[in-house]
Amino acid sequence: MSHGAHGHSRPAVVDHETARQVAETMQALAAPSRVRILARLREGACTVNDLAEAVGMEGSAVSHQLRLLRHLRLVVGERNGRNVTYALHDSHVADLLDQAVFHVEHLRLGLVERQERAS
Amino acid sequence: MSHGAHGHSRPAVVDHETARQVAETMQALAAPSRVRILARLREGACTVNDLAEAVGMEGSAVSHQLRLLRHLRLVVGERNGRNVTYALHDSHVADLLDQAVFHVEHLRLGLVERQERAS
DNA sequence: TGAACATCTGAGCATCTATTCAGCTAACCT
DNA sequence: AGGTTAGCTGAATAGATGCTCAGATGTTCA
Repeated sequence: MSHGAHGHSRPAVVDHETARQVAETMQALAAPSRVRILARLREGACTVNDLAEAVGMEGSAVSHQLRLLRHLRLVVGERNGRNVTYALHDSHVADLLDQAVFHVEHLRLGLVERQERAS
Repeated sequence: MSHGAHGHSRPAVVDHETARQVAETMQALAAPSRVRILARLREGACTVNDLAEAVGMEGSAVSHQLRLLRHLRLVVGERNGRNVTYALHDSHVADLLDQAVFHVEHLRLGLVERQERAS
């Protein structure tokens, strides 16, 4: 059992606690609204209102999701006057989002190939 | 280019349909049971029963989740006699899982640093 | 054929989630 | 101070999710 010092080699099997944490974090990307929010923030920091308009949601809903994303340390917010400017927490989050989008595009290509072959 | 980590050009903002698909796919990693299943399969193909024992779930529950994962094209199943051997659909899925686990470990390290500084 | 095994499936359920609504706090500006 | 704007929050509600249970389907072997 690899339990003590986790360096950078992967444990043979992911233990329950790690699985729970992975699931918890990945849940952030499991709602279209949050994906749009993160994708918008990936292009640069902006305020809650701008965010709401960019992703087509009410400010309140955006605020709820931002709290979740903040709690998962995926975004950070900083107050400037009466605005709060949000940004991705770090470049890792951008990488994770890129990877997710890339994977979906890869899947989509696979589907197109299948459809073309079938027709 | 400060952001394009993988050299893939991509629309500036992710449209709603892409966001929906990303969320749909990432939902596969948003449940601890599925993360454990995928992590087990990452180590090699195995049958449903072995999978159930490895992840500590009932066969029925595993089967339900496998159907979901199959439908999202994250795993493939092949019948061998009365067993069905499941495996990750392709190496991209392994990459995605690695990335997710790595990200969580990165987050966890950040938390540890904070805790040590706070205590 | 029938028993044993492996897997799948649908229904039921308890729980969780995402949004809306109403009301709140905080900051700015006359 | 009062009014306006930006953002946050709790309650409520409709919908989604994951598990268990019971039973169906398929496969092997005596």
